[in-house]
Amino acid sequence: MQKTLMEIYHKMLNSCGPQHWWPADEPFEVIIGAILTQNTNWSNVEKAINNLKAEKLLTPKQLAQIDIKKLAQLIKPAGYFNIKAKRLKNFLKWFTETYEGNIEILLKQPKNKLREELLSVNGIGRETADSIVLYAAGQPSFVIDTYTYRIFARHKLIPEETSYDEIKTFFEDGLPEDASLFNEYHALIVKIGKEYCKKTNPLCDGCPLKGINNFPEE
DNA sequence: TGCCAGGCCGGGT
DNA sequence: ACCCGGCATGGC
Repeated sequence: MQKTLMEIYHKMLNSCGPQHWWPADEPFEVIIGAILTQNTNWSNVEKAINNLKAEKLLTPKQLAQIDIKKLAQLIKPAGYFNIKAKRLKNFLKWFTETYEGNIEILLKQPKNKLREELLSVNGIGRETADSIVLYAAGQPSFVIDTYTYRIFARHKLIPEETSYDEIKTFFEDGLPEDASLFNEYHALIVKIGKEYCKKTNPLCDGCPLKGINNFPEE
């Protein structure tokens, strides 16, 4: 099993090259981006992030203080702007009260504790929490998203009916516990997903994973 | 034009 | 415990 997951990894890496995730300047920006990108195209998130940067608001202190209505307007390009403004505020309130807005202390927490704490914030679910643990804190928590499910289910490497945590365990049990590996693995899955495994395109034309585990069938 | 994008929550069964 | 509607912009 371990061999198979590593084989898939090398196929993707050889075909696509390293992805250099997360596309952000600093850990705090990763956290904000992780919330903004929920069910949203990354190019839209970039516009929202740039709006915040232009106003010099991309700091824990500034974001904790800004009026929520103004925040919503600034992040508008990312979609769901009202609910996401609330989610950002929920995180900032918790982060300020619990860690005094100290990002180093936050990210130094043991990964399981960090994950549980993040999940306690309304608006941060499993994928967002795992993304923060992996890409902001640099700790090995494998991130599952719709592409992960779609690609591996189509290749029948996981059952059609599988929970988030079951897929996460599948990867974490089958790979060495290495944050750099988890980082690149998930980024490559997203790259392959966008390129070859969209919802409405089951053909796999040109996909480097075509043919693993007899998919697609002729 | 309609569908999709790096989810998550809350209410109803 | 599941299931489903709501949230919303921008790109192709």
